[in-house]
Amino acid sequence: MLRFTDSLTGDKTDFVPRDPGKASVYWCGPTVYDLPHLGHARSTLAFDILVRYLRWSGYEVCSASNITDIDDKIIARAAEEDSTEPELAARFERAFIDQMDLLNIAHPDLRPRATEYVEQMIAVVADLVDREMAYTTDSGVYFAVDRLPEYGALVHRSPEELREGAGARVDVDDDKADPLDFALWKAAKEGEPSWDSPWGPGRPGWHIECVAMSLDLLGDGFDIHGGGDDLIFPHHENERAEALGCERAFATHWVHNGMVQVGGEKMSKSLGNFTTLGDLLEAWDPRALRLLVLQTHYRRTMEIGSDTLDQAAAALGRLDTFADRIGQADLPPSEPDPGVVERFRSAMDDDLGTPAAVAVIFDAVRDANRAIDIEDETGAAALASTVTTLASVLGLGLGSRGSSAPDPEATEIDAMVADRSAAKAAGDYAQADSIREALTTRGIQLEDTPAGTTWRRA
RNA sequence: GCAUCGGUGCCCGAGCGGACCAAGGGAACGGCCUGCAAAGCCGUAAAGCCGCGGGUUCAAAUCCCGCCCGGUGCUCCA
Repeated sequence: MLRFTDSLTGDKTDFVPRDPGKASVYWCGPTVYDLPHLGHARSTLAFDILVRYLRWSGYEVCSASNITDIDDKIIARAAEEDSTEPELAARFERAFIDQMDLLNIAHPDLRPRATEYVEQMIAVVADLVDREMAYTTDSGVYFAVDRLPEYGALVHRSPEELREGAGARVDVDDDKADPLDFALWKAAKEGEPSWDSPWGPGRPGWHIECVAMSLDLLGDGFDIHGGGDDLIFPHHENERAEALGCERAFATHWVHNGMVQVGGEKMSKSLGNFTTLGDLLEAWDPRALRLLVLQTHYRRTMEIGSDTLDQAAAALGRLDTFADRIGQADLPPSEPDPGVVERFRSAMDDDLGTPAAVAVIFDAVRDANRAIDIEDETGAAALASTVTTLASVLGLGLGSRGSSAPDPEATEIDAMVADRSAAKAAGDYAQADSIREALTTRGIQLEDTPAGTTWRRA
């Protein structure tokens, strides 16, 4: 039985989908006003893994994740760069998708943009106004928090407690009846993009888009809503308020991933400052980041730094070496080992226990290597099949650098390897070692096997 | 201040009342294999009284109380 820690209740609860056998998942995507950062990667990886696992478990999944392409930051940034909002948003959306692709993150089934959903947002706002859950002022339309006694359930705070902190970071808008109230619709200011509405020209407030899109695309009472845990308040709390204010069933499971820490100057200095995801992906195999994320539970705050990435890369190297080894071992086709698969499944079923699931894979790797060593082909084949299957469930493709492109220096290296083999056969180890040394300094690692010598880039 | 998540070996990091499992990964050391390596396998580490102090229990890293430390949130940040 699959279960998740639900941010609303704070408990692990069984996943009970609205429609048996199906799963509807929505998670908050980026506001595209800048390059993707490590936090985007972690969060998106977390939900990629969730969706992959749901599918593998047999659920028919519909996933949706938004692109917020209009908001204050986009407007400000476009003005700074003397660009336009659509151009800026399109550029950073492209960067986001490209880098997620590098991370082998599957595209969500639906990727709605906020600007394409203004009409639906206006409908939600109008509904809230009709129900007197919202009121209008000169500066826009606001949600009336005091009309919803449940407000604060997701952050686990009462409205009174929340009021104490309200306004701590931003000036309280005088138009608001209550400091907790938040904008559903913002009246247009000079020079800002705007849309017509029953309340005059303006643009949507922040939280309204996700409500309009998730309910529209996935339907009332959809299954899972997620995002980074920094979104719990105010974003998700307010989304929930809007949906409940319309008396529409919202998400039944709330799943939030923990934040990424980049341990201050230590890493950025020694590594020439990677603060963006792009910098990281230039220096490390994207799969190393995925593995690192997998080795930490999704709810926990994690540190991403050059040392932990190096460790993950080394672990990944072990998996790749293994994949290459089984590729050369010419094993008979085989089904995965049911016992190992079951251990993997129970790890994942328990709130997506990817660290334990990865441990199951590494255990299988060791067992498979041992089986190969003792020439137990049947056992090795089953375990090898298990490893590649389970790794792919987690979105990890294994095998020599994952690259299919032929090495440009292959011919030359092959020739040197052949020379060395000849020298070895002749007993001229000094010559053989000198060739090997030459290759090593070029980053080529040789491996002598009973079947001959192979090489790979270290 | 309030809310919330956490403090486990050299490093990362599982664990959610009870099994000689404190997982798995990285690093280190020893052994096997190898002409020597690499890869792989086997093993080891006075390496932690699982942040500190109490408590509950036949039994606690795991539950409760207090304290210390860190992350995040407290209006637009995944």
